[in-house]
Amino acid sequence: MAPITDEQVETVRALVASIPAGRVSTYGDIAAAAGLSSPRIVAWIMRTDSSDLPWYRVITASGKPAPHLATRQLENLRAEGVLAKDGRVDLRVARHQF
DNA sequence: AAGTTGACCTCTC
DNA sequence: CGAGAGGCCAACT
Repeated sequence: MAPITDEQVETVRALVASIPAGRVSTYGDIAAAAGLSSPRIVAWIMRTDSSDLPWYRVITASGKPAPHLATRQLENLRAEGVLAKDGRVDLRVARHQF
């Protein structure tokens, strides 16, 4: 196995931190941008290594975050100006491109 | 030490 | 367009 280096995790954090307000990103994109082999690692990072970073700006490819957090995330995103339709964020406009 | 879990993504039926 | 299965990596029990 290839243990994830701090650099990878740090890159993920940097990417999330560099996401401007009113914009979101998907796990897959972050994982790819961080150079991770699998998007699951990004999800794992949020679960285990929760930081002060705005994880709520990170959503799934479906345009919706986790079920339990979805309500909170969408509310926060809506407050930042993200246009969410029926609980779904418009990735075509809100998706932050690196 | 092995098996299960976790906030996933993509392909196929 | 909706549902199901597979694959991926690491941490936790």
